[in-house]
Amino acid sequence: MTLDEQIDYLAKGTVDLIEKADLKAKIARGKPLTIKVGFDPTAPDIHLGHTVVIRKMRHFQQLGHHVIFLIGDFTGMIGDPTGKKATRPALTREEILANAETYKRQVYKILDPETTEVRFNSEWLGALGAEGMIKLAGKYTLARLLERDDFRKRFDARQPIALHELLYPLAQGYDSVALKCDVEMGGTDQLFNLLVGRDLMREYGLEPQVVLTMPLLEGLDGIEKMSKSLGNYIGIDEEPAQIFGKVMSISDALMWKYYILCTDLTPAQVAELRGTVESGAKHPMEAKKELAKSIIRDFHTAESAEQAEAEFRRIFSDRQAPTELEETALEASAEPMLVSKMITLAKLAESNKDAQRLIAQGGVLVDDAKVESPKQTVDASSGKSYVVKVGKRRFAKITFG
RNA sequence: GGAGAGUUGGCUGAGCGGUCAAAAGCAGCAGACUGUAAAUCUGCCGGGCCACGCCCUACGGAGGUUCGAAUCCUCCACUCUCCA
Repeated sequence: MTLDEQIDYLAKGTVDLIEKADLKAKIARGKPLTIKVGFDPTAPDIHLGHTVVIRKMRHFQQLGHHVIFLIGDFTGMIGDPTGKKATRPALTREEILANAETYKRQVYKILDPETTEVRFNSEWLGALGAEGMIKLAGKYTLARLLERDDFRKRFDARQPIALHELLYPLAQGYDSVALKCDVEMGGTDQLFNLLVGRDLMREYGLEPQVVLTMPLLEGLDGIEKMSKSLGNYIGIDEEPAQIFGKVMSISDALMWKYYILCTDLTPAQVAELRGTVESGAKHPMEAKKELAKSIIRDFHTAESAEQAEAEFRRIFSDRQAPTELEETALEASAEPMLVSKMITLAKLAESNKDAQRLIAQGGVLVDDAKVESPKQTVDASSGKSYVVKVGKRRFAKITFG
């Protein structure tokens, strides 16, 4: 690839690239660049949203650059102060290392293990000490920190902002100083933090890093960004069937964004596919199924992608029970058991009340027959077995014994 | 340091001393419609009990006043605002 082709490849899909000319100059020197991306040590479940940036990391690797997968164990140890959610307990050394292993196992589905370096920022932030931290804090001002939209909004809304939260961007920026990064990447929400890194590097007499941001991927709801806490995510460790179902549940409009950010198709290829769907030549559902399979292939195998599609067709198009039912064993009783009680015990409903509601609303089927009355019972003697369906996607084979 | 405002169910946010398990919106769940789409419509949305009624637990925490408190009083914790 020529220099310009490399730049185009790396710039593909980015939102911000500051400065493109700087990146070009750095690459032109012919030495491998150091690319840093930071990750939170507390959330080792990588989801599709993370893969957008990770995919870009791979692009750098493909061009021979040095990628650092930085685990923010120091910043993570401080804990997240926002909200009244239970104060996050500080992670122990063991937990952090365990999480790091989990991370590796997952990201190496995308990244090349040979050329990926995993680092922890406690290495240099821990060594900084109170004195170093104060010196670091001396290099930035409150006014500049309040430029950050996130802080600004909370400040204006009179929400609390703890002091150490202000130190977050500084600590992150110091990572770049310590590693002498050439490039730092993140989601668009990271733009401010990444730019602080640029400023701090100048303060420390280093060449400022190039900042590159990728779009945030919306979650399954199509509104909020994908995140674990919102529960609108697709984890790359999830079962193929799960991934398939989740992809199918996104709106048609959102599908195209997923195509751009979560597949290796070029923008031109995506546009072409979109054209065939909009002209009516291809059913949107088919395009979505292909997307789902493509995503599964990245994290599992081609065969499992095909199986997931077949299973999906069976359960939702043909409305049959899955081929592999979850088996639940319940204690037998001589007395007949209320259906509501049975599905509560089998954890198919959250509570007895919930179970009764589900039955009243016609959402419970026992052996393919709708349960009509809340007083309906089943024979609970030993050896009896029932296939139970609750709602659209909760199934179990319940056996008394 | 001083003065004031506030803390309600997953979130936002109403709540007159009794009729409040607590308005409304969002989220969630179920049903209808579908391509399990999305959108829309309908219902549900603390828990227990083979109950269409009864009981238990809930409105930051702990006490108190009252026949009765989310609503009044006291103390504590936390948050915000203004002044210094």
